[in-house]
Amino acid sequence: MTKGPQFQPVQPVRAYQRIVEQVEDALARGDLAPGQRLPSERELVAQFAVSRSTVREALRVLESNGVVRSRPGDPNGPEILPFSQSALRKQMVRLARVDELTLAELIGFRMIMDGAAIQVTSRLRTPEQLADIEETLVAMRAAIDVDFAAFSEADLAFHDVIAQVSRNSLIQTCNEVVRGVVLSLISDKIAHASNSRALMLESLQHHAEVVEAIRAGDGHAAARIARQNMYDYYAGYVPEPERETLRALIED
Amino acid sequence: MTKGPQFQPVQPVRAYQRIVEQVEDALARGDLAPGQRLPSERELVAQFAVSRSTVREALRVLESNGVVRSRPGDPNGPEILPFSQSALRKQMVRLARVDELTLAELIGFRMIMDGAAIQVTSRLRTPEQLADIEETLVAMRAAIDVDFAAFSEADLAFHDVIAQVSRNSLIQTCNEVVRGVVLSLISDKIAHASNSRALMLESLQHHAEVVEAIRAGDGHAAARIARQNMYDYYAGYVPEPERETLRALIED
DNA sequence: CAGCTGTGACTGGTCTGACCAGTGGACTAG
DNA sequence: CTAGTCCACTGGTCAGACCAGTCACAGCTG
Repeated sequence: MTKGPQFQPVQPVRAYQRIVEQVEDALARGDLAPGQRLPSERELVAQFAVSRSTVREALRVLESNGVVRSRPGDPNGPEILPFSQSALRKQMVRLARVDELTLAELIGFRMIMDGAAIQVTSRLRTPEQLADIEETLVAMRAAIDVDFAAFSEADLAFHDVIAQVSRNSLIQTCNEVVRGVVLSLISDKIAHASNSRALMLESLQHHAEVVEAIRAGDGHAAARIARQNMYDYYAGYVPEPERETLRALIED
Repeated sequence: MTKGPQFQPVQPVRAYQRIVEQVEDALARGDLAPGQRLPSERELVAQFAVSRSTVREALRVLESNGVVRSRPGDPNGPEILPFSQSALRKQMVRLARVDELTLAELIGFRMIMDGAAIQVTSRLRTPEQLADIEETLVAMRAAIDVDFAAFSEADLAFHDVIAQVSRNSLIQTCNEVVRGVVLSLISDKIAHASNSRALMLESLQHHAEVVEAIRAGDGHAAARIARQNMYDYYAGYVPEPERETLRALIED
């Protein structure tokens, strides 16, 4: 077996791709910053020396990736967007929807993420942040008397604050995405359950316990309680064989 | 203040967007599966009753999202791709490149994911799976004598087996993606470090410790060791102020 | 002078129709 | 039955056109 040069398979590079690359590179280099504007499509046609179709295909890709936004009639041209994690979120939702994730996997993931976020929070939180967290708890209590949607929103706020204090936006994004997917799978069952109010009260109690552990600064305990609570809350919807993997996440 | 109906701001829906939605919905419903083909562009023009430009813009978006792939001349039409985390990774790399994600966030995420996967693994692993894990450890040891790329690949295999045993493909995917991003950020520094071999040996030692804890079945200890090791391995690349959040992840 | 209004030069969204270089299956010659 | 040729059709790109919407500004009104 002769060892020749390592040739790579080469696929044709489309013109619109090179436009996308140029824009992304300019953005990475800092030549382009959020808030700035791209030239109009017709101007880009001249600069890139391609047809408008090609420019537009490139813009559609950039737009789909959350890099720019085009608005019809805007004389300033397409806008460079601030980097958000919306695109990342989109991919994760797609992953969750298409790649047939089981409920157990999603809930296990949440147990991990939320537990870790709470652990970090209980160690790094300032008194002000603790107050913020307790405030969301109050909001949750109040929302019980409205409806499940309101309660769910307050619950989201709670976990958002936690994730924010943990200073890790990746945790925040993942948590948010997975939470959304989980809810879309079972929120109906909860909202229409006859004991919906009881479930909300139970959840509230669980959150209060977590906050108590956070206040005490015991990260290990806070994480354990959070995972245990989430298990108690969701395990009923998970088929028995798969619960094992969730139980393995609960500290002894 | 009168309480009228809650009107939402409405923005125009572009034709190409509705095509994207239709395809993605069909995919989510299962009407379209990976490996299947989309009709040709000209056929889609007829089905959607729009122009080819519009169809093509939709295809570019789908292609950019990793949903389909078009090849010129292919009489079978665009191919529906199996989901891969490549699109997810692309988004993460983009976020990381513009410092929307700090290295600390990425490494913290890895510490969480990997720790959890190892915890589950140490509790659920069968003897055969333990053997598999130990086998990857042997491969890592052997790869040290090749080069850093080989070692990195063997390391990937190790964490892959772990994630697989943990029976959570979400962990697996996230781990893989984040690992890739982290490596793309600092692998150069490691590969070209004068003590590259020493770093690999240290990493190997760390992995061996983890495997030992897995063999003992002590999930808590295994997770703690894994996080500690990852901290030791990467913390040097993280600015001091941000290390605090990583330390908060290490059990006391 | 301030404020409103109408206008027109733009914008992006879509369409039509055309050409080209490739691909791959069918068809033919051996 | 195989090997080679060929052509219908693919996606990639281009040029030019029309439309509805937006925004800046000139000009009118008070």
